[in-house]
Order: sequence, then C-alpha cells, then structure tokens
Amino acid sequence: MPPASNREAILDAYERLLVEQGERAATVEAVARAAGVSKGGLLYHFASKDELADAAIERLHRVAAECAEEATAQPDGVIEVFLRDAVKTGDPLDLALGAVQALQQSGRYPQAKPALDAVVQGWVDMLTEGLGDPVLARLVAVLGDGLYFGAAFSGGGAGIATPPASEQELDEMIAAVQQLAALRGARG
Amino acid sequence: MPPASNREAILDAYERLLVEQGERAATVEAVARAAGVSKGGLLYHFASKDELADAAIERLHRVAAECAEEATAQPDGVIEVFLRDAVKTGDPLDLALGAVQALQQSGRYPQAKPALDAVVQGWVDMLTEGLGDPVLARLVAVLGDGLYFGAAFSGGGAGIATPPASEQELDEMIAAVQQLAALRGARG
DNA sequence: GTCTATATAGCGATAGAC
DNA sequence: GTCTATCGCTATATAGAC
Repeated sequence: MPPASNREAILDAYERLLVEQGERAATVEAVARAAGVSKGGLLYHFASKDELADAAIERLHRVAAECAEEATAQPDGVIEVFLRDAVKTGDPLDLALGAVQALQQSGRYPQAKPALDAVVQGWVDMLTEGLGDPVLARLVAVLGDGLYFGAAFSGGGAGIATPPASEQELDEMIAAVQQLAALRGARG
Repeated sequence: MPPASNREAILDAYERLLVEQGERAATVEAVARAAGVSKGGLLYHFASKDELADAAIERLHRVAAECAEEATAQPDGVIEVFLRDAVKTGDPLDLALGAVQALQQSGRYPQAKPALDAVVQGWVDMLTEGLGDPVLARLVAVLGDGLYFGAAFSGGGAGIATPPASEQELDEMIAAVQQLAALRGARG
C-alpha cells in the first residue's frame, strides 16, 4: 500500500460506527474521535460527510468482488459456501455490507441502494448458475438473507430476525437444504 | 372509536416516515407536517419525541397480538401461513414492525430491541409447536426473515436482500419447503 | 497533514396567544 | 386542542494557525 496515512483508519472507524450504532451516531466528530484524529484532520481526507459515504460504497464494491472470486474457487458446494458466508460476522465484507446498509436505511444516501442491489444480484447469479434449479437457488438466496439479518441484527446491533444459528443448528440446516437439493436432483 | 382526534393520524404518519425514510427523517416537524398538524399540535399529544417512539412500540405489541390470534385460527398449514405473511407489505403489522425496526437501527431507542425480540420469539414458538421439527422450524423462521427483509427492503424502502418473490416464485418456494417437510415426516 | 475556532443551519422542546 | 415564536443544543462545514 502507498502511504494511505489515516485514510483507511478513518474509513474503518466509519464502518464500525455505522454498523454498531447506525448512521445517526456516525457524525464527523464521532468518526474522527474513533479514528484518533480531529474533525479537521478527517475533513482533510474526506471533504464532506458525503465523501465518506461514497468511499464506504466504493470499498463495498471492491471487497465484494474479492470475496466472489474466493468463493467460486472453493471446492465445497455452493449451498454450503453461501450459507456459511451468510453468518460470518466481522469480516471485511460483512462490515462493508452492514455499513452501506446503515447508510441506505438512513434515507440520506440514494447511492447506497444501487450498490447493494448490484452485490446481491451477483450472489443470485452465482447460485442460479451453480445449482441449475432456479427455485432452489432463490430459496437458498432468501435463506441466506434470513441468516445474514439474523446474524447481523441480533448482536449488539439492530433489528428484528431470529437469533443466529449455533454451529450445530447451522450444520443441521445446511444438511436439510442439501437433503432437499438431492430430492429435487439439483447440483450442489 | 372514541374521539382519538389527531393522535392516531400522527402515529400513522410517524410510522410511514420511519419505514420509508428512516428515523433521521422522522423529525417532529416532518411528522407534524405529514399528519397535517403543527409542531405544537403534535407536542400536545406526544410531549416528546420519545413518547412518539413509545407509542409506536406499544402499537406493535398490540397489532402483533391481534395477528397471532388470527394466524392460529387459520386452517392452512403453519408453513404456508407464516411464509405468506412474511411477504405481506403495507398491512398494519408490517408497518408497525418496520417502524420499530427503524427505531432500533437508529441506536437511540433501547426500548426497541426487547419489543422486537418478543414479537419474533412468538413466531418461533408458534412454528416449533406447529411443526414438531425444531430444525425445520428454524429453517422456516429464517426463510421468513429472508422473505420479510426482501419484501420490506426492495420497495421504496431500505437495504439489501433479494427482490421479493413473485406470486409464482413464492408458491414454488412454499411447495419446495413442504416437500422437505414431507420428506422429514414433520407436521405440515 | 493536522489542529482550533467559528459561522451557519436544523432539530427538539418551551411559552404563551388564540 | 392547535397555533406561532423562540431558546438551546448539536452537527456540518469553513477559515486559518501551526
């Protein structure tokens, strides 16, 4: 990496604040404090709050692309890879995704929705292609959403959704879906 | 209904603003304008913004209880009833749920999370009891979450999640899950 | 490149007229 | 029961010193 100085650290702090406390808490001053710089220091790197948001969206695109590359390279079936990734919390993709989602829900950043849609569309395409069964693909995609929101929201975080499945519960659920996949003669 | 005057109208407007534009947009002034009263008029009925939030949470509890009663009285299987309800948008429960969820994600209302948890716990209990298969019950619950967020977020609304299933896609998905239920010998 | 100080605007809440 | 006017606070953003 080139210098990058505090820029990346500020973005990290911004993402964390967005995910953990929502857009409203992610004030310029709060982000600066969390990143260990002053308000003025932050505003040198990001001239406005909107530029912070744009940078978070840009990072989401980058991280999602990296993860998609890794995922398709894996030996396990698509169902297992996708559902396990859905509950993975704390990794860069989860953070970037949660951050942009917080932006979206604040209603102040119209740029957020298209970005989220693009990321999700990539997953749906991957599943449809990998399974060869559109209905099953959608079922797995929706199940992944449910797991994601369950995992994302029940932590210190926000919202509704059933608690995140334990390791064992997740295993059982994956097994059940694979049971269904076998029954329907899908790949996967 | 007794007088109720503008109180209910204000609550309606508050819920709609929360769901459609997030907590940040639901300022006292904006809510008052949307309800067709002035700021002072609103603050007569709800002495503070927190009282507005409390009233929304109270309404959620009331509406959720009503819906639970209706749901258990229905002849169809739990799977079908639950998954179809998950995508129903615009009804009072959906609105109340989305509103409290917006409150929760803003991070300013600690009262929101327990309320949401209670509502969700009611659903999980209903499914576990109705199906007699804990793994399948969790799978259906998580699937419902996925559908709910898909439906709730892809409209004018907020967030991630795959687009809401069309009528036909939903039918196919329900059929697939019932296929799995039959395979596992669960009640329907 | 990072800081302090400050201008400006918006929001929540109060006071008091009607 | 509903309105207008206004105070106090907080947040964004700018200006300019170091």
